[in-house]
Amino acid sequence: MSRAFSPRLSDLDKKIIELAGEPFNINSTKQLAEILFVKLKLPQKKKTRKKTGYSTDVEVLKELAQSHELPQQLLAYRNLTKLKSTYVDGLKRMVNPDTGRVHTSFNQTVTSTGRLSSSDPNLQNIPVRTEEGRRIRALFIPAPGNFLLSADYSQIELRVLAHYSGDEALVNAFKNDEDIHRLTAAEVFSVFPELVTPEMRRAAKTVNFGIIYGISAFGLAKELGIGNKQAKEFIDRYFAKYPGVKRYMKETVEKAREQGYVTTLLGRRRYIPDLKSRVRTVREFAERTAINTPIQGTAADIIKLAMIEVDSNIQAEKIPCRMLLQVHDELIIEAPEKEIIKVTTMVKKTMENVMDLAVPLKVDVGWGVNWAKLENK
DNA sequence: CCTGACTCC
DNA sequence: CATGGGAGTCAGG
Repeated sequence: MSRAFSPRLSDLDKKIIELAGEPFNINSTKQLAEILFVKLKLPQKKKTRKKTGYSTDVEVLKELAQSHELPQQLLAYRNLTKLKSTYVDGLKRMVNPDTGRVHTSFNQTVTSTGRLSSSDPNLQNIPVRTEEGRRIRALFIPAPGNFLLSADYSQIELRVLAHYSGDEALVNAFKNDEDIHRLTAAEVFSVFPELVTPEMRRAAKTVNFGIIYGISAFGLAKELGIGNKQAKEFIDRYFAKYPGVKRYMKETVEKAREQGYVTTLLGRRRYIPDLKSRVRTVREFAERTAINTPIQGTAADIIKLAMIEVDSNIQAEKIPCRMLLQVHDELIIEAPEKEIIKVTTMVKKTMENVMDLAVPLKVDVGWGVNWAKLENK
C-alpha cells in the first residue's frame, strides 16, 4: 500500500510563514484573511461572511490554491492541527487512569430528531475518511483476547424513505438488494446499470443523500461542481424515477403545516412552527426539517430499539461482551475472540429484525484488532 | 461566550 | 433572493 507523505507540522508552519512573508498566527482566521486578501491580494472569492470579514474555509482555500501555494499548505496544516489538537492531544487527556480507557457520555435529550449525541469526548466523530484520520481510529483497540466488532445498517435512511414513501422503484430496489446508488446513476445518466462509472455512481450517491436533506439544485451544483441547470436535471430525473418520493415529500410538508409538527415511526414529535413563516428562507428551512426529521428520527428509533434488544440478548445468553459505542447507524461491540461468531450472528439478526418495514433492513458486520481495520464477514 | 473552522453520520 | 438534515470540539477573539 502506498500513501502520500504528509509533512511535519513544524515544517508546514515554517513554510506558511515564509510564503506569507511575515510571521502571523496561522490559527487565526482573521489574521489569515489579512495575509491572503490584503497583503497577497488574492481574489476575495464569492464567499463573504454574514457579519465579519472574508471566509477562509476549505472551499475558498481550494479555489485560491490554484493561484498561490499558501492556501494549499494551509489546508494541509489545518488537517494536521485538527487531528493533533482534537484527537491526539484531546483524547489523551480524556483517558481514565483507573480503566486506561476513554469513556464518553451519550446524551439522550440533546438532538431535535431523536438521535443520541456523544460528548466529553465526542466519540461519534472520530476520523475515518482520510488515511491520516484512520491512523487515529486505529488507536481504538479491544482488551487483550478480544475483537472490536462493528455492525452498521446499510443505507438505513434511504430504506426508511422507501418505507414511508412506498415508492415502487425504491421499494423494489431494496427488496432485490440492488445497488441503489448505481440504480439512481443509471437513471440520472440514462445508461444501463452495468455501464455506470465510479464517477457517475459518486454523483448519484450525492443526489440520493441530498434528497433526504431536501437539497436544492444550487446546493447539488455546488457539491458536485457542476452547473445549476445540470443539477436541476439530475433532481428532475431523480423524481421521475422515484415519483412516490416526490409525492411523499409534498404530502409530508403539507401535513406538517396543518398539524404543526412531524412524527417518527415510533411517535417522537417535533414541532416546526416556522412552516408558517412568511419569510421564505425561514419557511424553506422549516420544510427541509419537516422532510428530514421523520427519516433521520425513525432511523434513530430503529437503532435505539436494536440496542435495547442486543443488550437484552447479551444478558439473557450471558455472552461476555460489551456494547461500547453507537454512531447513529452503527454499533461497536467488544467481544472475546471465541465468542465472535456467536455475537456476529446475534447482533446482525437482532438489528435486521428489530422492526418490520416495507423493505428489509440490512446490516454489515466486520471485526478486527482495532477500529480502523475491520474485516467484513 | 460567540464565531468560524474542522470532524462525524 | 437564498440555497442540504443532525451533532461536538477546538482556537481565536
